[in-house]
Amino acid sequence: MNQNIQEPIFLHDTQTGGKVELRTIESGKVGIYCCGPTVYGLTHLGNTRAAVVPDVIVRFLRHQGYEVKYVRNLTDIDDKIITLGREEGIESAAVAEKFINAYHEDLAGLNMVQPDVEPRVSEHIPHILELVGTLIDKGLAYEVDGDVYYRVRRFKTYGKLSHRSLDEMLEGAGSRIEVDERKESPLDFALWKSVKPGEPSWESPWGPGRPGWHIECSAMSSTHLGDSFDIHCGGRDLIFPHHENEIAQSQGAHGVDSFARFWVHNGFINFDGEKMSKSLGNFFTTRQITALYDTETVRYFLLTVHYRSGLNFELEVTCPACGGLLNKTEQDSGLCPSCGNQATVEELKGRVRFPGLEEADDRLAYIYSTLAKARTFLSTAKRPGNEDPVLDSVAEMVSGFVAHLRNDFNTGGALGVLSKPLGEINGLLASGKGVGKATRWLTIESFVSGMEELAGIFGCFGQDPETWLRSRRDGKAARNGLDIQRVEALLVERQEVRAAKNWEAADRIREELTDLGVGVQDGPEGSNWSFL
RNA sequence: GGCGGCAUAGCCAAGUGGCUAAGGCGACGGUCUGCAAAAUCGUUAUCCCCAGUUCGACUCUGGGUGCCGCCUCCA
Repeated sequence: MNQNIQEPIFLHDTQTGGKVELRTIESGKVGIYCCGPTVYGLTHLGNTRAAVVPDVIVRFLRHQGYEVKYVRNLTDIDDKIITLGREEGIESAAVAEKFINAYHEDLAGLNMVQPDVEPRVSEHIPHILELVGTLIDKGLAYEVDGDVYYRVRRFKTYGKLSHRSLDEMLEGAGSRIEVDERKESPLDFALWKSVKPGEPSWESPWGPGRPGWHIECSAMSSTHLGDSFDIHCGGRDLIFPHHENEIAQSQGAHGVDSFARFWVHNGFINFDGEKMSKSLGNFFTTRQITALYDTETVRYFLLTVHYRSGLNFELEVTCPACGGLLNKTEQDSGLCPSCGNQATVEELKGRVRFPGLEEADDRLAYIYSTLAKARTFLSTAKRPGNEDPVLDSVAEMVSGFVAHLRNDFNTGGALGVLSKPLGEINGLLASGKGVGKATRWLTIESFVSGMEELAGIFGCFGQDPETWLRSRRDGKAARNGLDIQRVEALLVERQEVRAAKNWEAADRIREELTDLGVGVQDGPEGSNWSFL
């Protein structure tokens, strides 16, 4: 880890719309606030991406020597939580608790760093009341019948983050939603909502009620990071109105120069070319995915693309009879156009594949198997006495990776840096031809230690390779209903006929294994198997 | 309608005012192998269209086209 911060880091800031150098309020320290989930359901892949992105940022900044305070909130008071509680006949606090636990469970598998603080709205009611009071005192908010609204027109820079003007917004306002006539302006938003029957409420100077959306983040960020802090993260869809309103609240209460200096917004996960979202209903929960793929694979997948880009999540369904790809209508009907097979819904479910995850899984397996072989090599081959230089691609691996992250946390570019060293290492492992003994050993060692360092930043590649590979294979076997004992027995049998150079029999057994979906790799030390 | 973003090979996806436009998947060819597989090596693009700025643009500016997002809850 670098003790001194030397190289500048650039990041894209939504407010200025361009790439800027990260200059923190206090040298060597970073305060990050990440908008966490509203806990009214299981987190989907998009929510998970919004957590993985700041996770890598935090890890990277720490690697670069920054002292980071990472705050990620939980919104546990919200209309949807209340509605859900009412539907299910349970306290809304219990609903929140249930989904907070689920959120933690889902993230735990994805190797996330713990936030330093994970504040909840319900714990910050006094701060919220104080903030609302300040805004009223300053003339930036007003009370109507127990509700408190923010007086948007009084906040001169409203719209700066989302790049829109009050007038533009006023034109559009009212066309899509009903306007509450009690508000001074249609754009004014609620800071405090008076209680309605059957809702949870807290006492306030304006009567019992609960906080509006937006205000909680202003309260929690100032409580834990101060009135001004460095980076504010969240999904692109929070830019307006959520983050715009946070700015209005916080700067309104604490002064124009306060609040976040840099705004980092991640792109969406797209499914079928459209944003994956709870309101559209076209989402996959994180646990649906982690039931099918290794959690580290999911994490890797989420980081294969730059965080500001959309990430396509694709689904493939093949015909159970002929293996042909089915399009959307064929997936619904189950009728295969090429072979005429009529598949049942259950059969089709077993034919669902996610190519992006599949690819990520294979890539990760390639990386881990390289690491496994490299470690075996280092533990069996003797360390040379002389110190020859290691191969360039490996020597430059960590710095190249880091350089990409310094450029707006470009994880996709960073991963590309690994390809060359991986190829060279596999080459060195296969043969020592053309390189000196010392170079060979030291290059492999340098690769292994480099990957360990990168694992700290990336949150992948850090497990024991053999363990990861084994659990991946076992997991797949279980999901595919593969009888491992049978596979092993066939391998033993094949080993015997191969020893007798009975190639015909060996090939026959291999075909049998192929039918089971198993591929065989023959090597000098016996045969290995993997999924095709 | 307003605002914002994107457009790079068969697919996914980095990137830069001028050096061979990363990388992955796929495909094809070689090495390795009993044959395969795995691994490895090689091949596989001139960057949506038009105009401009420039000695030079895929990269900057203007216009167009297409896609997406936000403007209502949303990561």
